[in-house]
Amino acid sequence: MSTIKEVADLAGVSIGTVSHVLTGSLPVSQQLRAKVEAAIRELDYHPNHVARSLKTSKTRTLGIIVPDMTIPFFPRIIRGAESAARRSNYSLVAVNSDESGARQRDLLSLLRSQRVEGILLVAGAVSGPHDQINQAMDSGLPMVCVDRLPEKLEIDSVAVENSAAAELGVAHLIAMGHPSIAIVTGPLTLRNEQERLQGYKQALRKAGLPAREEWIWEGNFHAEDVAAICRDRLRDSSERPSALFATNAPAGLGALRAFRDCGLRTPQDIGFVTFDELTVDDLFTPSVTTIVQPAHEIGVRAAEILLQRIEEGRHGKKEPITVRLAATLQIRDSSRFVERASSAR
Amino acid sequence: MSTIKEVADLAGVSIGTVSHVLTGSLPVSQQLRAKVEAAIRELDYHPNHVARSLKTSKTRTLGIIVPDMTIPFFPRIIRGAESAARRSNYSLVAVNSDESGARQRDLLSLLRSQRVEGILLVAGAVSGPHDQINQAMDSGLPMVCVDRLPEKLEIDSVAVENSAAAELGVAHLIAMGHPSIAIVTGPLTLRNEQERLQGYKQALRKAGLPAREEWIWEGNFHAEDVAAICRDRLRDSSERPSALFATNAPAGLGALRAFRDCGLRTPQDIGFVTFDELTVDDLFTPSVTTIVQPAHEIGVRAAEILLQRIEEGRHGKKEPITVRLAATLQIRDSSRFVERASSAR
DNA sequence: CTGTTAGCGCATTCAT
DNA sequence: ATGAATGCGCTAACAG
Repeated sequence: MSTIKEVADLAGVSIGTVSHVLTGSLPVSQQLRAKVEAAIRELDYHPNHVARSLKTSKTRTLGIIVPDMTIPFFPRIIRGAESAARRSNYSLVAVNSDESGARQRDLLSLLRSQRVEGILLVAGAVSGPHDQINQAMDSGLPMVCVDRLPEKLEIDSVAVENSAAAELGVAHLIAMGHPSIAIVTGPLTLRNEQERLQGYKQALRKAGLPAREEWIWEGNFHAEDVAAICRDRLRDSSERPSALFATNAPAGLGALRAFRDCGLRTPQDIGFVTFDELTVDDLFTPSVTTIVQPAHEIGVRAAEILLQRIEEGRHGKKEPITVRLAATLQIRDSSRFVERASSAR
Repeated sequence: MSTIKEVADLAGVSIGTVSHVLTGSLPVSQQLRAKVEAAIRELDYHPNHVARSLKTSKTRTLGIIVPDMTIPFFPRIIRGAESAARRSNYSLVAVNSDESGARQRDLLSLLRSQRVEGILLVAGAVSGPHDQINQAMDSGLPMVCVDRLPEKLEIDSVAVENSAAAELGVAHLIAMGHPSIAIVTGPLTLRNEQERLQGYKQALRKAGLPAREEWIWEGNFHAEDVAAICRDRLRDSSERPSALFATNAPAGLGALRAFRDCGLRTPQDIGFVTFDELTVDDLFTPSVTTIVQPAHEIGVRAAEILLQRIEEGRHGKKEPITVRLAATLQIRDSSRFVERASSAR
């Protein structure tokens, strides 16, 4: 790899001049500029960002930690954040925490060592104290929580309006005449999942329906586990709800697998609405009614807030910025109205 | 952010000693080590990788360029590469080229400026000369092509055994009694797609079936475009093939949408096999027979080769390493045997 | 074992 | 408008 010095030598100028044409920090005459540019091409010179960063103590890099980017929701967030970052000439490095608290700690530490200028965090499904997060914040590193919101943490955040979104889905099922609606969730240690559960209860309350404890099924983010839970609960036809609401994509997948395994058809045997799109929901037969989150937009907004905080520097640190975006309900077949023998109400 | 000097001062030792406990390059007495570690914790010190990299001219970072990580196939590759990298204490930065040649050039350039030590490249669907790639290689930067293989380029590569995989799928359709099988591909400028087409032809040839030009439908990587193409071709029932083979995930999605729009059911009206899993193929009703690529493994192997090349340094550069992994056929409903009125054979 | 020091490549004063 | 010199934080070579 050639250095700025080699470029300067080849162009017959000083390294200062090369630096000026590179960064545009000072005007350079047409003549020298042309020579320098020729030398750069000749040598296939690529400015060393490492050295530049050391000098300027700016890396123009953002980090984003997601639990697992093979879950389709996260890449969409990442791409949103990436494009917002690129607009401001930043790059984005994305890493996976595997839902592991330890790994998340290591990654936070790694990103700090790499001197990213800000971090977008989709927190893993861990509870407990957020020492690591607080430390990072205390050090003045801007950080924005995305989607998953750690409890009791004064921090900027961008997420969907969870409660309202869940309410939307459940109200729809109620409107379709379902008298008994169960909910299958992810880990209730996560605030999102709690809020979605709240939305579910809210919808029932508004409709004057009882919220029965035995219809709240706490699951996790593993489709197979959720499938097992649902199979277990759905087996007994006498105590089966008329519809099921899933609060996240893996849970939704698990529920669908359970339906298949139990020989249940939607919407005839059981109504179904799920959070998060599976990217191909429209192709399922029957197609799946889904609460669609604006994932790309979430990424964009989060990155924009982060960049704003970076620009502000250490002064602007007043109130946390809290953005809540609306989800939309994509109504498809799985929640269609079906004439029912009047069930227990 | 505190520096090594502050740690040294607080611990009452020299900065050299701190460096030694950090890197383990030289032994340090229990006493001083303890003091240093205390100071590190006290200051929440995070070694500056930027400075370290500048000094050692090693970033311990790999880059991977994919066309679009919202396509489920790519995150799986990335995670494979990430875990292989991590085993060797490297980090991985993943970026999207959007299938754009210009963007791919910029990213290659950016990664070089960031001094990544090696690059995994899933080339965009661009033809033309590979100046940029060659330049990077010439500069001594190790590079491994993944999945998409640029033509006429002597370079390490990891991909699936495309021809054999396609042959597997088509032979299966033939075995299920399909007399007339169409194929819908991505851009045939890509070697993969060509090879898959070859496999299709090979399977027909071995079965003594004719390869008819009008049953080779060249598409692209946009599901909607492919859907339009398929709708167009499938409309006329007299000239409709008895089965369709799709060579990539977006094409497969497009085909499924076209089936839906044309009111065709699989496997009764048309047999169907597609390349790449959609992550939820098993949930479709009917479920979709799929050629499953070992995406994670592809990522792992590619990263391992890259790391090996990095270790070799500039000497080892002999033959390109070419890894071709086998795909497997996941037989599901969409290709099930169906009694047919004998069609034109 | 521990301390001192040179220099990685660059942006940026400060002179000129 | 251009060039010379300084130092960002760290590792590694060397001296003690």
